[in-house]
Amino acid sequence: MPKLTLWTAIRDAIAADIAQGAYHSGEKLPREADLAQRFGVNRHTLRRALHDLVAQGTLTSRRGAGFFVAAQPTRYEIGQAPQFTRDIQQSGRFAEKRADRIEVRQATALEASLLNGAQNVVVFEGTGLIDGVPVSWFSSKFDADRFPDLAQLFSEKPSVSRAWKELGITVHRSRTDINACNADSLMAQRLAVPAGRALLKTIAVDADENGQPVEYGESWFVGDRLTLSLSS
Amino acid sequence: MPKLTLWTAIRDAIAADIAQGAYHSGEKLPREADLAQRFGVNRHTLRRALHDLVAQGTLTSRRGAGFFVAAQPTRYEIGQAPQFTRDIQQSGRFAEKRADRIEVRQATALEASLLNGAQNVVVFEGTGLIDGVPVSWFSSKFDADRFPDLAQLFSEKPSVSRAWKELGITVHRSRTDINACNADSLMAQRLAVPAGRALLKTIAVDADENGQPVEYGESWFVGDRLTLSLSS
DNA sequence: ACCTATTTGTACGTATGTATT
DNA sequence: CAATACATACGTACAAATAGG
Repeated sequence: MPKLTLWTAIRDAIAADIAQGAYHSGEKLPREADLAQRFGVNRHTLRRALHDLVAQGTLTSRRGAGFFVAAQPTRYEIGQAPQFTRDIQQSGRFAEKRADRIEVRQATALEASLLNGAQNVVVFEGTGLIDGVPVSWFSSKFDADRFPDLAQLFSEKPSVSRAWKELGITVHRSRTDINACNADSLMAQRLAVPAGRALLKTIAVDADENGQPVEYGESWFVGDRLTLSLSS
Repeated sequence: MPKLTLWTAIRDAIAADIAQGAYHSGEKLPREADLAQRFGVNRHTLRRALHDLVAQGTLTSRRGAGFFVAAQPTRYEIGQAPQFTRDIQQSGRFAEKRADRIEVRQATALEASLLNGAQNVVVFEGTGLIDGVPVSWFSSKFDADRFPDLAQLFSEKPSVSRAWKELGITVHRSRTDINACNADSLMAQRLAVPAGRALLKTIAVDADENGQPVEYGESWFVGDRLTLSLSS
C-alpha cells in the first residue's frame, strides 16, 4: 500500500487504529504533539491528517479540548419508518417543522419559469426536526397570486400538506432531482453539523391534479441522519 | 455576518465571486500568488480558503495547472429500467462502465436474504465514467446458481442490462434507498475525488417480472458530478 | 469566581517536491 | 528543457477555547 504522502499515510494509520478499536467512540485521541512525535512528523503534517478525518466525519475536534472519535451516526433502518420516508419523498414534508421565514416577494426568472409564470411567490423556509434534532432545511416557493392565503396559513401552522388540504388542492410529485453536496458554512449552521458534511439535496416540483406546478422546493437533508426510500 | 477568521472571509468572498458569475464554470482562477496578494494574506492562508472550496465541491485543482470552477452535474434519470450507459448517452455525453472485479463467492447472510435465499453470488464491481471522468462506483450481487453464466457475460462486456437481455430476463426497480455520505479514503481513490467529498449512495434491489429479486446493488455517485432525477 | 496551564486554531515564513505548460 | 504553479513539509508565533486547581 504505497502512500504517496506522509499525511495520507498518517490519516490512514489513524483511521485503521479507530477501525480496529484502538480508540472507542467518543474517546479522546492523544494530543497533537504526542501524535506528531509518535509518527515523527511536524505538528502541521499531523494536523493535515486529522483535518481530513474530521472532514470525513470520522473525528470531531474541540478547540482547547482535543480530538475525539465521532459518535456512531444514528441511522434509520430501511423500511422501519415508512410514513416518514414517504413524506420525505414528497419534498421534505414533515409533521414537525419549524418555520424560519415566511415572506412574499417578486419571483425570480427561475421561479417564474417553474411555477407557470408566477409573478410573485410565497417563500416558506424552515427546519425539519426529529426528536429535536434538525435533519433537514427546506426552502419552498408557491404562486402568491394564485394562493394569496398561503402565507397566513403557514404562519398559523408550518405544514404544507395541511395548507393544501385547507385550500382543497391535491398535489403530487412532478419531478425530483437528487444529488449530494458538502455543507457550506451557512447550511452547516442551520443543520448543526460541521461544515463539509455530506448532505442530500433535493429539488422538487409538485403539481396539482391538472399537472399545473404549484410548489417548487429545495431541501437539504443530513446524509447520515436519514435515508430516502423509493418503492415501486 | 460571521467573518471570524481571515480564511473564512476569503473563502466566502471567492464563493460570492463565483456565485455572481465573476468566474464561469470550468474557468481557471488567478494563481495562488495573485489571489494572496489581492487579499493581502500569506499564500497558506489563501490556500486554506481554496482548500475549503475544493472540499465543498465549488472548485477543483490540478497540480501544476491551477484552480478551476467545478463543472455542473450531469442528470441521471431513475426510470423503471436501470440503464446507466444508455441514459447518460442520450444526454449527449460519452458514458462507459469499467469492470474492476468479477467473482463468484458464497453469499453473506444479508445477500442471501435480499436475493431470495441465494447460496452463492456473482459479484460485479466497477466504475462508471462520463467523458472519461469517474462518476460512480458500484458493487452488484446476483444469484450465482440461478444465473451461472453471468460472470462470463460480464467479463465479455461490463453491462448489466445487456446481460439480462442475453438471458431473456426483464428487470425493473423494486426498491431504491438513497442517502449521502462523505467519501472515505478508499472510495475517494476509486472516484478520484478528495476524501470527505459528498457522495450519493444508493442501495437498490431489482426484480424480474415475477417480482423475484435478481440483483442487489450498492452504488456511490460523486455528488457534484451527477444528479439523480425522479419523474412521475 | 478567577487564574493558569493546556490544547487546538490561525497566520505567516521558508524550502523543496512534482505535475503541468 | 525551462518556467510556471500547485503540493507537501518543516518551522515560529500568537490567539482562542477549554480544563483543572
